[in-house]
Amino acid sequence: MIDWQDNVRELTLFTPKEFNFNENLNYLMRSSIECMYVIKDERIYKAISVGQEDSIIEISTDAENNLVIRFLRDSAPASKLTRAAVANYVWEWFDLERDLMPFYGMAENDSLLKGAIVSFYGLRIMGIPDLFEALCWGIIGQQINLTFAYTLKRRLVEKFGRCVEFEGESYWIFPKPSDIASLNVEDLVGLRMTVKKCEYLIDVAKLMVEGKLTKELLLGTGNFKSGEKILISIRGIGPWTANYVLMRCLRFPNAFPIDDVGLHNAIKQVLGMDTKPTKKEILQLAENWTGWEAYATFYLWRFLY
DNA sequence: TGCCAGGTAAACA
DNA sequence: TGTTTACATGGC
Repeated sequence: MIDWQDNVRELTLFTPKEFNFNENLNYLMRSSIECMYVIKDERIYKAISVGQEDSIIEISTDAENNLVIRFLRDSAPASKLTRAAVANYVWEWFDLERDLMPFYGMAENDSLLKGAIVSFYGLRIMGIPDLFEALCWGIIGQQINLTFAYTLKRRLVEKFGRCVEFEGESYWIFPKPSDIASLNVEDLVGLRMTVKKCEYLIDVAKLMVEGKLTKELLLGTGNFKSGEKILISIRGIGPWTANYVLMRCLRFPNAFPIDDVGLHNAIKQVLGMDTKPTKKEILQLAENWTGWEAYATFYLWRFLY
């Protein structure tokens, strides 16, 4: 349950003890060409669209380590509905609902993770609360390096998303499924991703426009396996993308993108191996992660950037 | 320069 | 069920 205080122009999200804003900022700052938010002086700036209302928010921390959200730009205060939606968005984005104590309890006895939880204490899985954005990011990121993935995302957003200007800075709102569903492959190939990926993005957008793919459907009864099955049945979404989305958007802590090459490289680095681990070796190493595979993966990724 | 990149579908054994 | 290959482009 979201724990927050609404002061109209300013919202406070009360954070758990196992939360370190700077660790999360470090993750958010890993790319200099990220287009979905701006970070300046240890504060996050981002445009969020709720219904017809676009808000530009600033996220910082107070003396008690809580998150403070301020609404910039607007002359009139944001509506009550928007304030609640923004509070929910940020709550989800930082995964503040999660109790990390069991994860830390498990990880301190795990050879791979015990260093990670000391180095990155208070880090949470920074999410992608918007399902369409999460799916696009997953599909775009398949089989290309991360820097190029950020370039492709930026091209997609700048061509089909919406821009909100404020004090000389551009804030981008990710395209909605309806912005992409009516496109043809020819409209997307100019971004320089594979024809297949263009098809996948359009197909996913269509599914969402038709209401056949929603967060509610994937959350189901909280059953991870059913969500995974639904996602994998969609062309262009394999085990990696499905688990990636279940991890970053649906917030299943047991989602496990085991095919992730970044995870492989992180394990190789932490253990000082000469070659990347095999799937079998990873499964052995992950034996005790049950229920926390997503957090284990996310913490290990941090060694790479 | 050549290998690799936060994989997947489709073809084939 | 398991293995191989094309995909497209760019980063380093």
